[in-house]
Amino acid sequence: MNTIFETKLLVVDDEPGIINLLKTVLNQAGFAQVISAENCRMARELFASEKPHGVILDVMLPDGDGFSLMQELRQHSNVPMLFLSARDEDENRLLGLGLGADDYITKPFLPRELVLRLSGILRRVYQPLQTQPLPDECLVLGAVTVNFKSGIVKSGDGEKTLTAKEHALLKKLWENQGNIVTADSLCRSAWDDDLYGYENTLMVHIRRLREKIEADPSQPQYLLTIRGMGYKLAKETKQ
Amino acid sequence: MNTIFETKLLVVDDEPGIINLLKTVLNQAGFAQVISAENCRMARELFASEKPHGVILDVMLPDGDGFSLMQELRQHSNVPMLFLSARDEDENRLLGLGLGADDYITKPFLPRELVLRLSGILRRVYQPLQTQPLPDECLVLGAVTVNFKSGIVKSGDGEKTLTAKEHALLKKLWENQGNIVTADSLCRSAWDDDLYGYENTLMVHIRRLREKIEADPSQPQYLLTIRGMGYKLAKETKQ
DNA sequence: ATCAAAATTAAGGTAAACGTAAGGCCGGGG
DNA sequence: CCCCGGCCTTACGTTTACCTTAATTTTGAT
Repeated sequence: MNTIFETKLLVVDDEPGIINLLKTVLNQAGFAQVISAENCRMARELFASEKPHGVILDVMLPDGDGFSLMQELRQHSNVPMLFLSARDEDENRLLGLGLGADDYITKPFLPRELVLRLSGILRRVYQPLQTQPLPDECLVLGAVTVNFKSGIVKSGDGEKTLTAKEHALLKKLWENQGNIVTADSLCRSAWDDDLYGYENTLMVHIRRLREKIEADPSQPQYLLTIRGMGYKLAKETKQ
Repeated sequence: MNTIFETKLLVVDDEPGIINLLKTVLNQAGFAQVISAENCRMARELFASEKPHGVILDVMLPDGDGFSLMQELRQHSNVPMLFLSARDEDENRLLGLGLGADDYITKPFLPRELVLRLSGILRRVYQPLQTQPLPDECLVLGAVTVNFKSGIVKSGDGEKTLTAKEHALLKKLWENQGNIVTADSLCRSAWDDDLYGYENTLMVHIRRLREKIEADPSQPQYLLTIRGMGYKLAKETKQ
């Protein structure tokens, strides 16, 4: 996921160290704004005035406990809330989750894990299930796949990018997959003028294409030469 | 929360004891249908045919690992998935969550906690949050985040503001992230008239954009040139 | 009217992609 | 068996699409 939400998060904890750690970690991860409260009273006020998109709260607070606070906030809002606590007894976790917490993380915690868990929850809450983009249609040739939209050829040993000519030629072949395409036809789809001297130029480009899509360019499995006729992109053999 | 969804859940685990325990627990909790698979192959088949509303899977499976399976299923579906594992090493949790798991629960687990966590996730997924103002969607490129609404680019060393043209260009690229966008198409989305002299003007704006979003504008990591075709905003590489 | 910020124009530089040529291979027909 | 034509392969020279910087013009705010 490349896109995230620029969220305003309320952190409720009375340890300045934790507050600072969270601010650093969340800012680094791209969560823009972190506001903090060190007790229940401040948390209530900030929650009402700032309307944060999520809350992270400690279970033990100087003027009350996090459980009651969560219960109270939950009555007014359905935003993601998660507990951060040094107490990892079973009953506490069950109580916290039972009150509607989205997670219950025990201290000490891995900063990266907190970020992953939090962004997972935020994604679920703010990015509905339907909006997933459809994957691009790809050409699959054994162990390599070609994405024409991105121009990327993926294989076991990395990614390569197609050049303009390679892209045009392979696309033409793909559109006629399984059928023979004459050299002349290929040339007309990759070059706009009727320049001669093609014969060899085309071969060089075919060779370069083979270097990107074939395991062994000298023993082509997919981009085949049909002597005296042209080239053919073989269809995938069923399993 | 009193409401629960009548869901169809797929459990993937090779220990019959766990399967039975989960079936009992989940049925008791009101999750209507639990189907089970004991290996990756069965899981794939059942996932495709039954289209479950959620998946619980073990990390260690007889014919493969749960991580790969999750990665594969995630490409086709966005339903809730969570790991169940006897291995609670930090790296495994991070890996699992990084692959898009909604939770990572370690064995032995409290049945009630599993139910609470699962129903929390299902609630988030199938009961979207209507009443909350949505936070701004942001583009994340490594250490840099771009908020299109505010036009602000944040990085480690401060904030920069996008100009109108930069904003238009980056937005177009963002909308086609991962795909090649032709220079012509970019120009049409940033300029309304058919003015000529584009070629170079565009390049200068691309350069300025790179100065704001790239660590080293001369060695772009994200805003890439595809020679002879156009430009491409690379998708974040999933480590 | 004035000034700063943004957009555009211009011009020299560079390397990736392309084209060219030349020698080699290989199968088919004589 | 040999020869020939079609295709392969490699290296190398060239082109041109793109980069970069800086100067100039336009825009817009005050």
